[in-house]
Amino acid sequence: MNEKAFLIDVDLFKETIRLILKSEKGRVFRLFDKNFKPYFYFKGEIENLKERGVFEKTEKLLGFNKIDVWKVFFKNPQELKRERSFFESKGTVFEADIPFIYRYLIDKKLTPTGMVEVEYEGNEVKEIKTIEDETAFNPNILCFDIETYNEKGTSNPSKDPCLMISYAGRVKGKKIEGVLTYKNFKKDFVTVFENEKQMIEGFAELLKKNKIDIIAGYYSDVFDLPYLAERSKVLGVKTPFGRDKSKIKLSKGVKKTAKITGRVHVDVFKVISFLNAIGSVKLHRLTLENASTELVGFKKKMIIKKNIFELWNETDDTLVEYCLDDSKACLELLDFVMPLEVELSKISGTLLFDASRNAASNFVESILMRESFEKNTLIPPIPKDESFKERYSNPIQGAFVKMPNPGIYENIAVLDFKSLYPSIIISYNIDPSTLNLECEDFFISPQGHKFCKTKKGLIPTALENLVNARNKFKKEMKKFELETFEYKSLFARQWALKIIANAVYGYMVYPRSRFYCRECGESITAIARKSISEAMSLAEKNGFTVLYVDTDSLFLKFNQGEESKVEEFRKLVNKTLPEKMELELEDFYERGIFVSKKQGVAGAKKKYALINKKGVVKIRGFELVRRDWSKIARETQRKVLETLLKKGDLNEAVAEVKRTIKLLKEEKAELQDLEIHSTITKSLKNYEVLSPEVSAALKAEKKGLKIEPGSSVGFIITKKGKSISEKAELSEFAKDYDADYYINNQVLPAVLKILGELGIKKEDLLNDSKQKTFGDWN
DNA sequence: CACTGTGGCCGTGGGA
DNA sequence: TCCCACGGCCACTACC
Repeated sequence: MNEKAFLIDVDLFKETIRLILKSEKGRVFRLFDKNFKPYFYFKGEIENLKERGVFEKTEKLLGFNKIDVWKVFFKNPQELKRERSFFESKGTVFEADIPFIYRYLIDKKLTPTGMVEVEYEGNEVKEIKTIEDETAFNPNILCFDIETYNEKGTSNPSKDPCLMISYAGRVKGKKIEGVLTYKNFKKDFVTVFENEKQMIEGFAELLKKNKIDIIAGYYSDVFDLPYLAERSKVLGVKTPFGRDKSKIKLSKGVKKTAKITGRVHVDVFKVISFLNAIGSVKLHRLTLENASTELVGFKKKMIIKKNIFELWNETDDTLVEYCLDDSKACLELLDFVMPLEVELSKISGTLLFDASRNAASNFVESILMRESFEKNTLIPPIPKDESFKERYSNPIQGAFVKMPNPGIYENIAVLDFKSLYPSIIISYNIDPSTLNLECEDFFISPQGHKFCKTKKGLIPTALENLVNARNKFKKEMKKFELETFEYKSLFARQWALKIIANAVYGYMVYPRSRFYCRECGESITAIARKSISEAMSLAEKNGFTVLYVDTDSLFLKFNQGEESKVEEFRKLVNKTLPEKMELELEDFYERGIFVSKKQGVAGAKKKYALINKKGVVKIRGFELVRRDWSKIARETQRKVLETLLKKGDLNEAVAEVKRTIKLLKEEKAELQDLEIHSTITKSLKNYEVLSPEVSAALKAEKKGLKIEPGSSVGFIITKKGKSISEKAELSEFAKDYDADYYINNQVLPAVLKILGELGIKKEDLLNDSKQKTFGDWN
């Protein structure tokens, strides 16, 4: 049989490679590749080699040097692992630390979610190869969400039932959605089962009936699937979630994941937090509510979560509607990230399950491993603990930063070096293998490291491929309208390529990297520092005030109406740079606030806020969004920042703070705005220190409330007591509040983080007498 | 291996 | 006994 199909997933079944494939017509089938055996390379001599396994003599490259090695095959991954240390004692072992599934994907040049042509007999693969095909991967997808009984605060899966399971997805392009439960809700999207057990079985049947390829949830690695797994165990649910007879597989350890055999489980929360961490999206909070409103404009129904058990006991439909909305929100977000994840998976050759949980460095690693295989070069090992520690404790000198003079400024131009580190790596051929290589022509970095110019390194080659591919897609993308399928898929491709290209430098200096190169990293940052400092001097020579410089960005103050001079300056800088390097205009800003964090030992932190001509605000560094701060402190800080940005008026910002202080003093503040949230992580008696939240919780227990480890408490600092802990009471028991505490320990520290740097003193804010005016900052 | 960072508050111990 | 400095504890997310 010969067939074209999408490669959905690869896993191990009894030590054999198993492929999950989906034909163009939608038939899902499994194949095994029994002929593929694990191996490593070995340089050295051993007596009675033949008894140790199957050997092949072969030639590989170590950097640019050819070496003869043995390729040693094993029956299965376990045997390889067992034999490894023996071989290590007799010589050098290479590529023994590559996971078997990835060994397979690399050697067969397969890209997950891509199209393959496979020849097979029965369920055995004879031959398989990737083929170029533009047919879109169109999996059956389903997002789900569960609600659980939470009378005790937090739900405990061994006791508290799962109340309902909602789903929203697309099967063969058609929308499906609904809620499974076992209480008689009358909504037409609800399916009512006899009991919880049958509901969970019903959900498993739903996955099967709809042939779900991708199942997604929000925080489902940590909450929903582990919860369902535990409930299934407690209730004796037999129906499998997987495409074989298997149950949900939970990984142990710190990074929790949940696997369902034959389907790809995506935890959308993990994807969103990854995008937020690398700066691709900018979210203050990563709640499903915030992410869906901010990223896809979906406003979901809201309830107070701790009241879920009460809503369950009521008769109206609030809870089922809420539950369904969570799945719909998850689906919107999945649609937003899925094209990107598919591309990341394809480009890097990582399984979609892994791609959606990877850090950026994992993508780079995978690409460099594939590039090594392509070039017949040996893949470097994951570093041993000692070398990790050595690398870790010996960090390289970082970027150039010129701290700003704190203040409010007008007319700010922000200029960035386009992809600074990637362009340096490519321009100067920076790579562990070109470093100190015997070579005719070389480049010497400011640090004195020599890089060969004539023999192209593995990393610059791979990186240039990424950059070129991205430029091509970006160009092509412009031919299509914004909402078209073509535009969206090209956008996702270039986005994925950008993410990976930007992570290459980080991977070279990441202590656990296979391709770690200290000299390379040092040289890259040194060249970057040189480029940005030269641009800075040139800016000063051209009459601009350089407000702030960080890594690859310049913040210049220009004269009102002289935007064109900035443009002239930019062109001037670009003339001095190598071809691949370029200074770009990020934006012109009407006003900006800079706050210099104290010039401590460990690197200064970016702290600024800008507003452009369209009124779009860009804030970096001083957001106070932690929930262990009261709302009144957060809100006042936000208002101060907004007033400063929009009006540029320090006096008005001060007046804003004074209004809040007055409100607090007159005891007119709402208690809910004063609530501080915190989590009780362990049993109350195990605390060594009586912190405010613990003290409040203990008092509440005396009044008969039970506070279990893991529950979140809201407390208020009241008048009664001496220390802050004594004054703390859970919100439900608080009758008044300590105005001094909220003024001195909440509002003032929050606003002084900004105003303090602009010369405002605590006394200026506390003083209610006639306001003195504060100077103009320009 | 890893919340490898930051900052508030408690609790202790020394000095006045 | 009070005050202050300092060391150390603890939480910070997100799901219900």
